[in-house]
Amino acid sequence: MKKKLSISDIARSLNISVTTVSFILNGKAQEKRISDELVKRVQTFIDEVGYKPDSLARSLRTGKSNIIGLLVEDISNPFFAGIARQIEDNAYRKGYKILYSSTDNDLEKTRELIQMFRDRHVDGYIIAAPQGLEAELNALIEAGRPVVLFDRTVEGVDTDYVGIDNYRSTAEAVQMLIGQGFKKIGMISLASTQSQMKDRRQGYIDALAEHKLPEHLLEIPFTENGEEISAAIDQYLDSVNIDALLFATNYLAVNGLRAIYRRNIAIPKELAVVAFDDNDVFELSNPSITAITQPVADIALASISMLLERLTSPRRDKAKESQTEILNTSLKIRRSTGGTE
Amino acid sequence: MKKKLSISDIARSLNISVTTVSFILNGKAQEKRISDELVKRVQTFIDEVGYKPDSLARSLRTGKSNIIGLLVEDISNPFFAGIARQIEDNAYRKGYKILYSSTDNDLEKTRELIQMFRDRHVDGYIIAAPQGLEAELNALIEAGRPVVLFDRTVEGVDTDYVGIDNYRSTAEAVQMLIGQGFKKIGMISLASTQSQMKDRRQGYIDALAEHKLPEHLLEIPFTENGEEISAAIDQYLDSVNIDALLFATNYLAVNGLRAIYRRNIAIPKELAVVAFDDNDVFELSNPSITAITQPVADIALASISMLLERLTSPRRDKAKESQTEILNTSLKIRRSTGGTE
DNA sequence: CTGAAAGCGCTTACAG
DNA sequence: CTGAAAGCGCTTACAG
Repeated sequence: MKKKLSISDIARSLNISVTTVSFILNGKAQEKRISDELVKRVQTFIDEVGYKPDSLARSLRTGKSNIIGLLVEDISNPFFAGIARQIEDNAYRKGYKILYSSTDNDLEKTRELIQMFRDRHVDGYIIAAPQGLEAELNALIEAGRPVVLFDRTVEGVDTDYVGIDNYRSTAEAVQMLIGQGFKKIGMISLASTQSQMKDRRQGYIDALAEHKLPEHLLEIPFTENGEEISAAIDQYLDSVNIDALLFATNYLAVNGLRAIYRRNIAIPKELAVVAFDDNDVFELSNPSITAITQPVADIALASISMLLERLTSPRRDKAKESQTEILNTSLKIRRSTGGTE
Repeated sequence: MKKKLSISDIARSLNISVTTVSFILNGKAQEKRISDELVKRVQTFIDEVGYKPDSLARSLRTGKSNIIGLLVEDISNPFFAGIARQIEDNAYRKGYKILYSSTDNDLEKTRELIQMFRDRHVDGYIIAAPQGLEAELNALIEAGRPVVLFDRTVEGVDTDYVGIDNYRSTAEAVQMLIGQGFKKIGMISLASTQSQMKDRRQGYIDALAEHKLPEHLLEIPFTENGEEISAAIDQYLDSVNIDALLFATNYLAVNGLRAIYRRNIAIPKELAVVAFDDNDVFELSNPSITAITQPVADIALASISMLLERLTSPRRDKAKESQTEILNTSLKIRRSTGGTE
């Protein structure tokens, strides 16, 4: 393994200054009126010896890293894994790399992660934020590091956001259930004040209220693991009398289905079921499970596009107003609510 | 946002040299016999003003980045997402960050990724390698960047490896099917010469041969998307007469189940089914699907442990022999093969 | 015990 | 059109 070449090695070999090499490397040859002939000579030589500028040194000097920090709730959750995959594809295509981590919705952990990311001069952020992150997010933005939030907004933070209409999509699912004749509709949500959870709960509550139907809401703490969630839902099923059940996230639904199957409850005869976020499990379950489907690819694409726009636009545009993009969900009606698919 | 402090700001404020500050920062106070009193004074001040050394500058100087490169086939595949999650947890706990990417088993893409990672001075690598990556992997190792392979070995590359016994786990599944009375056993695998695929196919082939049973093997190119996979399997089901079917990966199984359900084939009455890699889909399907289960957490833990060991051990140990860790799978027998769970 | 200085590999204002 | 030099923020051999 030969030693890594540096820009001064190149300059020395070619008997020119590092300045000239650097200008050529950074596409400033025109601007600096370096002769076409010299440019060609340098480029040929660089290709020949396989020289690559050290991006770390460049970052130290310029303050830019071409790295994007991605903070999701949990990379092993199919919703977030799907988003991550699409963001990654787009970012790499534009020459950006992704440093990622799972927050577990843990505020302290997230703070540390942001500190570490800042420390690595991460250029910009795409974040599904836990509650209470206002100060850190605003500090990031003030420091000139653009932040795109997705999945949930954070009060007091004025920045780009990509999400869905949680209130309406949930309300529509409840209305669909009511339309099918279900009257005792329960909901399993997270005990969380995050915007997306609040909106999903409120959509459920208001849709019921409109028809003067009773609420049966269970809120489960985020930290509980799968088995604990199943147990909590099992207990809930003991205590309520319902004929339909709406889950506020995909993993609540997965663990809820475990509890339902264990109790040998017939879907949809004894209990109709609706999940939030579609995935293979719901499609291939028997009966298949109705799901409120988020447009994962579009969410990812909108998030990375907004971020790259901020990152690549000239300085003076940085202060432009923050954008919000609300994408459409679709309600996939399947057998679990009397559908035929 | 106040300007970021540097080590010389600290030194100046305290009227000492940057050397002393640096030694204290790096835990060399003892070794350099700096007075306890001074150490305390410096630490107190640093905490007070919230100074954090710039890790980029440190990396440039030391050649270490505390970043691990993780290359998986596809982060949205639950098997790899699960591994990624566990590796991440362990790495962050030890002060390492993760730069990740999905290779899509694409050799050219993977080469570029490795080049980009090297360029960022990534300290070490955990890789599920595509075919043909020998040269790049060996170059990495020669350059002193440890590499841990997982899921599949690469011929001609002598380095740490974590995996399972693909041959035996597949053979056992086939034997189980034979034991249950199935005699016309098919297999859907990838058209791939990767070690794990070859071993799974061979396990299937040899187990059948032992009982003088015929093969019904379909090999599907990696690049095909879900719909194409389902279609290929649908066609396969048209052309063979089988009573049991083994899938070589989780997404082959998921797409195969789609085809099977569409054809309204009764599981296990008309067709028994076994998947590779367990996940929620197989557990919650009705009937539930028998799966060869990989120990995801253990694979992740072994991989990151081996890498950290190389990364943190003193120089002279670097040349120590490469390790191989083969972990146990378990065959989860469910209703799709006549089980009762 | 502590400090002045070189150097990691770049970029860029300044000067010619 | 091109170059010498400062500086990004660290670490560490060398000297005292």
